[in-house]
Amino acid sequence: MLILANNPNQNHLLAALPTEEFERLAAHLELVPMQIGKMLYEPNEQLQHAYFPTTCIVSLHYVMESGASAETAGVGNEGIVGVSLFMGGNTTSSSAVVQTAGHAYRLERRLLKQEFDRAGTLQRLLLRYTQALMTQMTQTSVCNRHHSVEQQLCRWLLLTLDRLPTNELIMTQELVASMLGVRREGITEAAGNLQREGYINYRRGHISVLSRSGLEAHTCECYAIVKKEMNRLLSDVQYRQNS
Amino acid sequence: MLILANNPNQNHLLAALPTEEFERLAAHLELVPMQIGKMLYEPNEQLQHAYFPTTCIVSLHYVMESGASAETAGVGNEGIVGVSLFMGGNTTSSSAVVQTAGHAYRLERRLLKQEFDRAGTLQRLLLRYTQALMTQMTQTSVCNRHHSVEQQLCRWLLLTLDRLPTNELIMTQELVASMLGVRREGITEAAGNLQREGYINYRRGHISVLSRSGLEAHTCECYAIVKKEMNRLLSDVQYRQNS
DNA sequence: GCCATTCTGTGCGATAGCGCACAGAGCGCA
DNA sequence: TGCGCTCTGTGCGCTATCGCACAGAATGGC
Repeated sequence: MLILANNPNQNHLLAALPTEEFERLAAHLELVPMQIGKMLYEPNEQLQHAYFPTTCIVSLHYVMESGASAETAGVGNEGIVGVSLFMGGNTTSSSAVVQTAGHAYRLERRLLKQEFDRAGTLQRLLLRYTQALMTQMTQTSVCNRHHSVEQQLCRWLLLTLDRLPTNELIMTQELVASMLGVRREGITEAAGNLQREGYINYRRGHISVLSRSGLEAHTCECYAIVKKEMNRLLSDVQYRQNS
Repeated sequence: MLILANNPNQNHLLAALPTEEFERLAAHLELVPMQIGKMLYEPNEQLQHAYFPTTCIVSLHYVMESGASAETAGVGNEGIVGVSLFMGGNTTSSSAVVQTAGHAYRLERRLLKQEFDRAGTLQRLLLRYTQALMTQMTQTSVCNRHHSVEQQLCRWLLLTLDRLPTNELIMTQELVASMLGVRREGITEAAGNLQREGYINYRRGHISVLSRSGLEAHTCECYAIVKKEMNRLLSDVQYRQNS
């Protein structure tokens, strides 16, 4: 069995570029290791690079004056971190932090903007992806308002799992709590319930999902909406042959 | 004193277009009255028009299976309703409803897309505006998670007020509650407190703001963040002389 | 000017989630 | 192998918000 080396095509957006566009960017894509907790940008800080995750997951979240925080969306190999670079704002009020360690390819801001302005496939993909991101934000917002911690945990686990090759997350309950913006004890309780039901299994810093369907049955509608929109918006993507 | 007739320049985005771009669109802009409660589009419905509000306010909100709902962002004369038309998705999972009666100019979807694809000022404005919209969504999400009903009410009143020429909202508590996704009684209580403090005054279906600064002092940081980002992203806009 | 309708005020018990405190367990490192 | 740190489990009182029920007030239409 072949262990795949790092490859830009592990990122869906890059993989969907036509050869010509891809080759213009390829030489400038820089593979970077993403350690957990690394902050890609702070609020109102001029971004220097966009990141195309391959094996890592990045959390877009907002930290309040009080120190409390909440995730508004996650980005994995389906997307890009740094949409404000091509949307025109260059900065955002939220920050981006690595939630699951792995790798990403980064691209200098000027080059991204340049290629975006050619109004080719990359532009089309990035705009569609941004809309999918807005759907995620919408659902996070609604979910925060109306759903229980347990439902939100299920949603979050499923979304995270969809971005990973394994069924195991390296993640403490404390960290999950800060993503969802709830108490750590709330996660202990909710995770305990899910474990008792046999849907997950966890130990110190590791969460394994045993039954996706169990989680799907326990979560709210929000997960399905996000998933569906993500598929719809990025489904007509043609992948290059990457032989 | 002159009563201003309806005019596309009352919408900031339209007012910021250079003459050439504006004139290409002007003939196709259709003034439409917007009655309160009118649904501009339902979830997953193909949008036919984009709307540029002049005197109305439109609420983007999500209605859940249970019937519960929550606003994720509002759009007034600073923006456009229907960003998914140029972002590429054409539909969204949320709906758009008129929250304050007034007028808007609408533009056929094909024409909007056409002008957007010219990659001129309109494109730049729309993308920046969309980023501001994302900031609104982010703050709504965080606010839902961490702030009290009273703080959220203050935020919502201020944001709404900023889009109106008067200091009076035509709005029942029931309606405000459905925007914030809370109980009507919660609004009664919060509004009662604000009235007792002398910041607002209300009667059946009308809310007058007496002291902006009072509300600003009672609201959370979310209001200022949204306001600041909106200004930043749309501040370098040059308005045409509209003589 | 009256009536029906809609909106607002209030009270009540129920409950989800919070904040804090502390105990115990697991893991990594020496 | 053992120590110490970090993570997880649990208990307890507190608060904000919910859900429901109903009364009273305001308004618009006739």
